[in-house]
Amino acid sequence: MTDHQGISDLLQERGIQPSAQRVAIARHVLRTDGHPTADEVLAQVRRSFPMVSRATVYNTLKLFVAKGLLRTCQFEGGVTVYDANVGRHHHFIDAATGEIHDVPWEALDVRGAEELAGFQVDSWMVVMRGRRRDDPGA
Amino acid sequence: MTDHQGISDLLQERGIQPSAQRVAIARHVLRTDGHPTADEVLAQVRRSFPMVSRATVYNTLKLFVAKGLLRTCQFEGGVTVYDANVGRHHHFIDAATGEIHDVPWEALDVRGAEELAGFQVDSWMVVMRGRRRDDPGA
DNA sequence: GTGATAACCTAGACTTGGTCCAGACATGGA
DNA sequence: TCCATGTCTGGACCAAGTCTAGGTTATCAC
Ligand SMILES: [Mn+2]
Ligand SMILES: [Mn+2]
Ligand SMILES: [Zn+2]
Ligand SMILES: [Zn+2]
Repeated sequence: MTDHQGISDLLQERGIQPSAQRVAIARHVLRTDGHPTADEVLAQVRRSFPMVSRATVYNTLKLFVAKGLLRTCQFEGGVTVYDANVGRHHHFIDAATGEIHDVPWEALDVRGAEELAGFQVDSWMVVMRGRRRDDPGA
Repeated sequence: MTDHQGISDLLQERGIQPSAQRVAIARHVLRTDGHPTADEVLAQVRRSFPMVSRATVYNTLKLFVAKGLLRTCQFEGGVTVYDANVGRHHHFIDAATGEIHDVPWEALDVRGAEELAGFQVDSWMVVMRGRRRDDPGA
């Protein structure tokens, strides 16, 4: 799924013309479990594809979102981040580093969201803040 | 609490010099249950105080946040909104209008956030998206 | 009251994340 | 091969937010 041919096929399945730029961007943004900003993706992609333009990165990320390969999130700093994890999940934000970590949907139990009076709730997410614990086993 | 004298006293209690500009800003941002942006506050305040500068509004909102009178939130559009409700609560975002509505803390039951493996969770909030239901009683 | 000092405010320049556009380049079908 | 369409590029542009230099206002000592 992360090799050049596999990425190209994946884009085509979603009706996206697999241009060289789009494949290069997809390689960086679809294979990470991080939450990079557009400019971080641009910097990363330029290391192997220096001529790519900023407009193309922004346009391509938008296209991937429209085609369901990515989603966007906004937590703090007024910056949009891209998330390759498009399934339901929650987020933990490390207040010390600003890092965003995914939290599995099953790790939490949210009750009452569906039957909220006055609102038709289509989706929800828990956003947690705190500090990552030093992993004692690592 | 919303008249000029009351606002002035409130600011002084928090160690904030109650200048005319600060009182005018406080009147608009502390008495609403909406979630206005800084530029919305600026526009609103200017109707009764035309000479107030953008820098003063931004600085004053930051000061109010530092003093615990306001909090900031970022949901979408890469814009910071200010929330006079500084207690624990959740948020519902109307996908059609972009409006942000407060949801009382007790309306939802979230379990598992405190004992999340690997993270020390200090706070959390549920962010819901959907549409506001037409209120049939109104 | 007068003057010194600190606090506060203003206008506008600046930064930055993001969009838009006009022209260049690539692709694919007739 | 030619044309139509799709894609990409660089740079101008926009909008939210910050910074700064200088002016105004409040506070306090005398
Ligand atoms: Mn950047
Ligand atoms: Mn911005
Ligand atoms: Zn995520
Ligand atoms: Zn709120």
